[in-house]
Amino acid sequence: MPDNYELPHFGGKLMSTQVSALLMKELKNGIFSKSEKLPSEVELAERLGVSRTVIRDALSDIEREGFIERVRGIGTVICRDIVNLTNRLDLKLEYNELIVNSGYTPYTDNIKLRIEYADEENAELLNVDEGSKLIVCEKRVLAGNIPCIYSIDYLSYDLFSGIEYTDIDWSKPIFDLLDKYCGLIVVTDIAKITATNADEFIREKLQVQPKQALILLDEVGYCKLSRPVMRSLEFYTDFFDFTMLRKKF
Amino acid sequence: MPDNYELPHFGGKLMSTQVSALLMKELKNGIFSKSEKLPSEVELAERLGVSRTVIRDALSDIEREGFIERVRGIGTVICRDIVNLTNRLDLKLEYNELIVNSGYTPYTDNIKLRIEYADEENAELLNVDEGSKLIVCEKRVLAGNIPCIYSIDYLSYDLFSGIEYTDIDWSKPIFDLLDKYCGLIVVTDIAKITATNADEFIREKLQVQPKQALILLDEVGYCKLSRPVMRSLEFYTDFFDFTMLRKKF
DNA sequence: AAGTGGTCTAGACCACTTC
DNA sequence: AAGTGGTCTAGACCACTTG
Repeated sequence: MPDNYELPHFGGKLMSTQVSALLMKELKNGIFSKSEKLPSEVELAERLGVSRTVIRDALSDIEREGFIERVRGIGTVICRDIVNLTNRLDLKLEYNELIVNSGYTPYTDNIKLRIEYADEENAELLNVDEGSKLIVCEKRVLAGNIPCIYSIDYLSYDLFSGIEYTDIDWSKPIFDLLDKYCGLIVVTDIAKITATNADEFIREKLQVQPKQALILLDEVGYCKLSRPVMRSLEFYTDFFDFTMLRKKF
Repeated sequence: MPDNYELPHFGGKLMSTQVSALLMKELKNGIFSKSEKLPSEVELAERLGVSRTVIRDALSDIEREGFIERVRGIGTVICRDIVNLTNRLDLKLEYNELIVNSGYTPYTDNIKLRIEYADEENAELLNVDEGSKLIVCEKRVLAGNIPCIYSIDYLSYDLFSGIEYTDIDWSKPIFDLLDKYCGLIVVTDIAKITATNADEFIREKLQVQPKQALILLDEVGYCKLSRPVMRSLEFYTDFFDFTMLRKKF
């Protein structure tokens, strides 16, 4: 790292956030892209003109996502295999991002919109009364012209009070719609993963080969304060490589 | 929390680790098992006689695993839905634990042990030379009398130098064997998840119903310093509920 | 205004690795 | 002995929520 390395500017954001973003950038493509270790915490602190605490907070963020490993007496070691991973199922929540990352353009078609009334399972998962109104949106997602996901979203009708739900463009990612129309940001997601052969309708829509099985993600999305706001069933073909980092802490 | 609450003892372990273990215990079954929030950081620090930093470190660990959420101006909110989850695929690496958690006794049978020579894929994944000797161990794992996993482990023969590998009891979890015979502790694991119908042999061993699909975890286990030491292919029936917490940070 | 968690500083000591 | 990351202290100020 050059002696004169400095933080670009202080645009109101947290220093530790800036530092971790900077370090990640340099890890992936920049001055540390060929390194085995990062400079010491004390050195980084001096170079960037912040306290060691700021550096440590930044490194903790990066470590939590698995990109570095900190070893006492040795230093901050870069985990190349992990930095180079794409499509981390444990980090990304949104499939359009995955499609773009894979070099394709995401499309949505076969949209089916309807009202249902919450059964016991959905009522409990979404924390609404049994029998209350739900908006159900089914759709097919394609990467370029390759069908890769069939998704069924369940949302409480009450979230969209004051908006005519049929006016909404449901081809957009559900996370974006919840944000735009309800001011709700999904930050956490409990996903149950199973393997399935699905029914004929879905297999046909996804053009699944006879012997091929599908991944089913049964997800509940939560906003801040553990508030469940959506459930979605997503059937994935083998188009994606779902990778997951599991760590003992 | 009672006024006289104190840390049980200081057995040489880190204070923040003790504090987080204590808090997790109280969250699950203890005095916070019915609470919506934890006491404030300052209060916890005073009650437990440590600095706020120690408390914050402990809370960070618990937050990273999704069990609490910290909200400025409000406090430390408990995520009940997450505390109550079992079988978190993103936290547990070892299936015997999952089986025990589900209330069954794990058994292993149909063990097949052999030597193979590394193909290109395994050579790259395990960071060994192509053609080098690998120990391959296939086995079936049961929960009680229910077959639920078929696993194929690949390990470099060189790891077991000085030990006759045929003398080892391969029914034990591979993590335990690596620890006991090689002094290697697997701390990280990159897992690729796919759905499969598997071949007839495996389907028969797992007594899979005709329409049922299987989850295949293709894992590479790493020790400290990004050292790959094992690859394993694990076929799971739907015996397990694989749950995963995904978080935006 | 009071209380909460979030960030940052400055400094200390410890455990571990390397030379 | 020197350098690394790990932990802990004490104190400060900030941003946000609640009464």
